[in-house]
Amino acid sequence: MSAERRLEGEAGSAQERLRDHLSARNLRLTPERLLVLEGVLTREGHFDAEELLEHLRRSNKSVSRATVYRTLDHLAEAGLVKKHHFQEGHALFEHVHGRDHHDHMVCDRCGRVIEFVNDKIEALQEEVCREHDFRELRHVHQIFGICSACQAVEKRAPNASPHHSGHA
Amino acid sequence: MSAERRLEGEAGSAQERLRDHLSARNLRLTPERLLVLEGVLTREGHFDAEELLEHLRRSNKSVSRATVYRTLDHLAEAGLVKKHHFQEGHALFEHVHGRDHHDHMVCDRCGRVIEFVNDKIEALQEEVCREHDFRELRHVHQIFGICSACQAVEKRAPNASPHHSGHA
DNA sequence: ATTCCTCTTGAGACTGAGTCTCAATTTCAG
DNA sequence: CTGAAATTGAGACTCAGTCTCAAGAGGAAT
Repeated sequence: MSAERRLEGEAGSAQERLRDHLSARNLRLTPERLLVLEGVLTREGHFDAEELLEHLRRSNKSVSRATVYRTLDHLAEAGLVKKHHFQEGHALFEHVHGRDHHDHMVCDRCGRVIEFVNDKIEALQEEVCREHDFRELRHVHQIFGICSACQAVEKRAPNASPHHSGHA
Repeated sequence: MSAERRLEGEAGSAQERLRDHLSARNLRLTPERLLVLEGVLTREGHFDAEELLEHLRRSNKSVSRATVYRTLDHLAEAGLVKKHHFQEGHALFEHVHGRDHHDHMVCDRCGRVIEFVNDKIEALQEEVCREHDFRELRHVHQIFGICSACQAVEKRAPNASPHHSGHA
């Protein structure tokens, strides 16, 4: 129940934020855009646009592919979601409204995404920017490799990677 | 002349390294793969696959698109090049053979790429991986923002950014 | 309510990077 | 020289994402 209420609260202020963002650009908060926002807020973790589209269709809240993509871009501009390019040819989104900043480790085998925060790294990063008189607007810090679960699998079956399709 | 010799030297050992990588997998160091390697080593900075393909065609060292892509992947696996996904739908490569590891700051205004290294960040990163029992294979650390030159320009002409096409 | 202007939508055509297929060719080992 | 295995290139294909454009709202002014 408290999770529900929290979600409602988030949805409320996320909606406000989206409305503000749109109206500042003479754009409208339409029913379709609200459906997309709602869909986004109920996703957990990282999801892609097609997955969201499919989810909306299954929930009888169908919105066209074009609208989903367009709205996701608005949401990203409004700072409600982040768009990641972990693998090539496949953007992943996560909603970040009301969430703290974090970076990512991504497993090359299974695609699992692990979030991490390290204040010292953040601080050093700022230092690097100061040294170069560079004004940071955002950063991407991703570590790619093999997660512990996949390492375990490899140990069990040493002639590994049935799906080692040789990319990234 | 010394630059030339250096390049030859690099090319030599890069070739060795590629041969080793390939032969360890029962693959062959073919003339086509050598052409791609040569093309890669003579590129400066960051380039994409199509650019390399075009360059090879113009130099009468034509190699098929498929071979270029396939070979770039081999080179990446052999640790001779790095594949970046700065923007979506567009991989960029840089050759890293004989170069030290570095990360990037990218100016949103002028596209300038500044390389940086920070050992403390690297160490902390390793620590994060250890904490999560994650085996790092590579990482991406990019800081996006405004370089000092562009900050100066902005100060002079405050109603800035003619090409602010609003994506990542 | 009506009008008008602008924004929005959806269907589907389109794009472009990258991959796959497969027959023909090359390479290497014996 | 021969056969097995790897390699190549042409072009078909895939797939995420974008674009187009006609039809459908929203809402401000009348």
